[in-house]
Amino acid sequence: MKKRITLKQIAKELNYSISTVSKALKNSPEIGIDAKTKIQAYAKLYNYKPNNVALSLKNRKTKTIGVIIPEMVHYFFAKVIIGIEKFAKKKGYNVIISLSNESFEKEVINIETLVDGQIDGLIISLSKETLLKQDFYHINETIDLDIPIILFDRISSNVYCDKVIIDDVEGAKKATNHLIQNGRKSILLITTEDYVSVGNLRTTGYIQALKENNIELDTDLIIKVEDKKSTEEELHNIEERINEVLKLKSNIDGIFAVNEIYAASALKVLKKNNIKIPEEVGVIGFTDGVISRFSDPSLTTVDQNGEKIGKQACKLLIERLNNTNNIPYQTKIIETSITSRESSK
Amino acid sequence: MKKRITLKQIAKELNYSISTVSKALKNSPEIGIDAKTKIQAYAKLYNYKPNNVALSLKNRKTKTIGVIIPEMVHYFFAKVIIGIEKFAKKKGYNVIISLSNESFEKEVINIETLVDGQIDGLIISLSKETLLKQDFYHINETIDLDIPIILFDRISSNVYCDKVIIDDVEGAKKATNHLIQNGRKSILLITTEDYVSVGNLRTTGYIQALKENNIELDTDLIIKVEDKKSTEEELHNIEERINEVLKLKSNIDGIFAVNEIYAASALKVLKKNNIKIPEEVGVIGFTDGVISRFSDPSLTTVDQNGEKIGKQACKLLIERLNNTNNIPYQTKIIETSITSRESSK
DNA sequence: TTGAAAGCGCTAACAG
DNA sequence: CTGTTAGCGCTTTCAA
Repeated sequence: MKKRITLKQIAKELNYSISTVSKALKNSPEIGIDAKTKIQAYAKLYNYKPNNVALSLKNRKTKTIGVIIPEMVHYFFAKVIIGIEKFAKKKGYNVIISLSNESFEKEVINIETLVDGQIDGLIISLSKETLLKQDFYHINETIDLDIPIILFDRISSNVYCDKVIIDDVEGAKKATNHLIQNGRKSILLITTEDYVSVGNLRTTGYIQALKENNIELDTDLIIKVEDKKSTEEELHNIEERINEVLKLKSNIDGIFAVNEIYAASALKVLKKNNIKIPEEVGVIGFTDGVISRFSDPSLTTVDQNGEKIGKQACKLLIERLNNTNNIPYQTKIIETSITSRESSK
Repeated sequence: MKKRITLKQIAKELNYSISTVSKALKNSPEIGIDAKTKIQAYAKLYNYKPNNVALSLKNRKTKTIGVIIPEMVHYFFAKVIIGIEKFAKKKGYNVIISLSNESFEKEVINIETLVDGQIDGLIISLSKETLLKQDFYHINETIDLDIPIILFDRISSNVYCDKVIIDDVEGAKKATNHLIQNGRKSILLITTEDYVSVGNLRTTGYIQALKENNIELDTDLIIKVEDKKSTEEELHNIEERINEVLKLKSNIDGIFAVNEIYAASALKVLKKNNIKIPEEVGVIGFTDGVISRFSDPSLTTVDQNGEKIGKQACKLLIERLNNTNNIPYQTKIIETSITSRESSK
C-alpha cells in the first residue's frame, strides 16, 4: 500500500515549511517562482491530493450535495436524480444519494451521517413513515444548523424551507378531465391513504374535476391503498380490491391511478376480466415510468417531469448555498403534462 | 441558526478540560461519577453530537460504505443496493450511493470524492465506458491506498480485488436450454457488443448451450447492440434490427435477450408482427425486473438474485475492513435461477 | 519571499 | 480521577 502524500512530507523532503508548500500549491503570489516550480513538480510527481476531510474540518464546505429518497425502484426518483446530477455537475458539485427505504428511522440516520461533514446541503423527498408520523424534528434541526434543505415531491407544510413540487391537484384534474373528455362518466380512483400528501392532493384533483363536470362523487369508486412498501403481497392485495370494486360497479368506464404500479395492476385486472382497454375502460396513470412505456397496452400517464424537478431543486439549493443572507423560502411548481398512449383513446 | 455545541464549549462551561469531557461522554471508567453525570446531562441538554469530520480525520474510519453504480433505472442495481443496505445496516454501516452514468470520467470523479474521507470501502459496478477503455488506473490506485473495493456484476479480470458475480455463462446456458427444452431450434440472441463483459459471457453461454444440444450456430441469429446509453432513440434502433432479422429468418422460434429492455423490445416487435408468444416464438430475458413482471405477456427471465449479490458484496467488504491482514482475494459466484412466466411455455 | 503558530474538533498517551 | 499535550492535514494570519 502506498499512503497518500501530505503537505508535511513534501515540506520535509524539500526543506520548506508546510505553509510555504500549501501556498505554493495554491499558486499564491507570495511564493517565489523557483520554490513554486519545485514544489509543484514534486507534488505532481508524487500525485499529491489534498485530504478533503482536513479541508472540510477547516472550511465546512465539501462541494457535495446529499440526496435522500425513499426508494430506488421508482423511475420518477431516478429521473429527479438525473436532473439533480446534471445541474450539479455544471456547477461543480458532486452528488451522493442515500435511501430512507420509506423508514423514518433510516431517514434520521441518513441525515445525521450526511450532515456532519459529508455535504453542504440536502435535497430530500420525505419517507412515507415520516409523513405518517408528522415528525419533522430531524429536518428542522438540520435547517437550524444552517444546512439548507430542499424538499421535493413528498413535502410537508410543517417544514419551512424551499420546496419543489408538481401541482398534484392540477395534474390529477388533467388526468380526470382527460378521461371525462373521452366520454367516461364512472371513473374509478386508485389512490393512497390521505397521509401521503401526493395521494391526498391527487384525490382532491379527481374530486374537483368531477365537480366541475357535474359528475356526482361516488365514494365507492375510490380505493385508498395503505402503501408502506410495494411488496409482491401488497400488489396482490391491490389487485384483489380493484377486482372487487369492478364486480360491484359494473358501469366503470375509466380508471385513474395515482401511480404507475396501481395503473399496471388495474390493467392486469381488467385484462383478466376480458375488459377491453381502452374501448370499455380507459386507464390513466401518474408518473411516466418504465412500466407505463412497456405495458400492454401502453399507459397514458401524467408526466411529472422528474428531471425538471431535480434541476429546479438543485438550482434552489446551490443558490441558497451561495447566498448566506436569507432569501425567503420559495416553493416552485413544475408543470405536469399528459403523455397519451394506448390505454386511453 | 444554532451552531452545534463542541467539546470545547462544554469544557469551558463546566470548567473541565476537553479531554475529561471527551472521556466522560464515552463513559470512560477513568472519570468520576459526578463529573460524568454532570457532563452527560449537559451534553444531552445541548444535544451534543460529535463532529464526524474531526473523527474521521483522527480515525480514518467513517463507518460508511460507498456504492458506485452505472445508473439507477435498472431494477437489478436497485436490488443489489437493497441487499447491500440490509447487510450494512446490520453491521452498523451506512451506505451512500453515487452514479457514474456509464461514464468513465464520472466514475473517476466519484471515486475521488468518495475516497478521501467519505467512506471506508467501495462497492462498484464498472461503467460501460470504463470497460470499453479498459482503463482501471483509478480503481487500482484506490486499492493501493488501502481502500478496499469490491466489484460486482460488471467486473474486469485486470483488477485484483474481491468480486461478486453471477455465473453469466451458466445463466445464459440455462436460458437457452430452457428454450431448447421447449422444442425451439432456431433461437435469436440479442446481446451487447463483446466489451461489455456480461454480454460477452452470456453470448458464450448461448453458444455453449447450442453446441451441447447439437444445434448449429448461425451467426445471423445474433444481434449485437452497441449500448452506451439506453435512450429512446436507441430503443427504436434495437427494434428495427430485431424486425429485420425476424423478416430475414422466418423460422425463428425462440428469442433470448441478455437484458429485459431487449426482451421487452423483442416482445413489442413480435406483437407488432402478430406473432404469437409463446406459441410461435418463446422469449426469455435476463434480469428479473419490473418490466418483465408487468409486460404482456409477462417475461420468463433469468433471475440474477441482485439482493444476494449485494449482500455478498457487502459481506466481503466488511470482512476486509475488519481484517487488516491480507486475506486473499475471492470471487464469489451467485446462482441464477429461471423465473418462468408467460412468454415461454 | 518564507515560516511559525494557531486553530478546526476530537482522541489518547502520559503526567500529575 | 483529571488535565496537559501532541497530533490528524490543512489554511491563514502575522511576523521575520
